[in-house]
Amino acid sequence: MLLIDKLSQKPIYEQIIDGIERNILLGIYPAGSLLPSVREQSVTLGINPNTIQKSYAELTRRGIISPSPGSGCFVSYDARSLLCEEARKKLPRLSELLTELRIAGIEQDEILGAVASVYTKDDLPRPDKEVSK
Amino acid sequence: MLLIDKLSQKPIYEQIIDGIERNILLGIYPAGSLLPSVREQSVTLGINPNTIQKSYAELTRRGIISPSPGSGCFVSYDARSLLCEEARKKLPRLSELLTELRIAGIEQDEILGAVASVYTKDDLPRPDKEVSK
DNA sequence: GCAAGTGTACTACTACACATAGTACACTTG
DNA sequence: CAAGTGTACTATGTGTAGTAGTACACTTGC
Repeated sequence: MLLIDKLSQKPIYEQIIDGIERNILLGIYPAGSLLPSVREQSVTLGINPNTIQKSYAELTRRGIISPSPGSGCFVSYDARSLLCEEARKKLPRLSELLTELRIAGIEQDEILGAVASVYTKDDLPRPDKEVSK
Repeated sequence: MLLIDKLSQKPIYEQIIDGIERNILLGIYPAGSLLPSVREQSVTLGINPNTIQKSYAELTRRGIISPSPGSGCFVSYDARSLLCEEARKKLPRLSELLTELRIAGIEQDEILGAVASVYTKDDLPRPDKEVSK
């Protein structure tokens, strides 16, 4: 079950993509597993089927999931490596944000504290087991 | 002179706001100084006057600049403190981004390297002098 | 005083993204 | 064969971004 905030500035279809990606990385949707169908998600989340379909189409285009007409959408076996690769491309944005914070006078120690805080949390499920079909 | 990328996904009026804020923080636009007029910016940047005006109106609303009809727009004397305050509100977004990167398997050391890299650069003008009118 | 330049406030229009609504078709499963 | 699946298509409504043009009040400088 994904959490969708209809009042967010972020488009619903992007929230759905982010939620599925996160669940894949956390192992909640293991490689090879079957995603809820477009129509099922539509009912569960109370969102128009076309919006769900847009999310699934984008994930399909990027190779994260593989549709099988008649059966449903399966999580690709290389979904996690694709997602890790994409995450790495966000590093420049991290640098931009850090530069902005530095110019505004925020000290390095405060940044290091935030980093330590995130990397100290251990409430993340550890998804190290691969799931075979 | 601001740099505007018309092909960016970021709205032009936001790019103008960001550029002016950055120049204020860097001391290029000191407190009390006069900004280029709406019409002048329009010609310089090749952008519609209404787009410039939208940026100036937003900066005025936030107290960053103070318009003086007939004279122009002046940088507020507490502009820098306002901007620093606003930058501090971006720290939660830093945590979100870091969480995303961690889930994707990026190690803490790599993050710390990026932080050090940004905070080591010394090509930033140091705007410690106040400019009196 | 007056012209020029300034900020500001409108209206109107185009273009695009987001989301919804409804329909239709091909495919696979049981 | 029926049900469920992904997919494609058109249409509509809403909101934002940007452009275009006009108008008004104010200040500055001659």
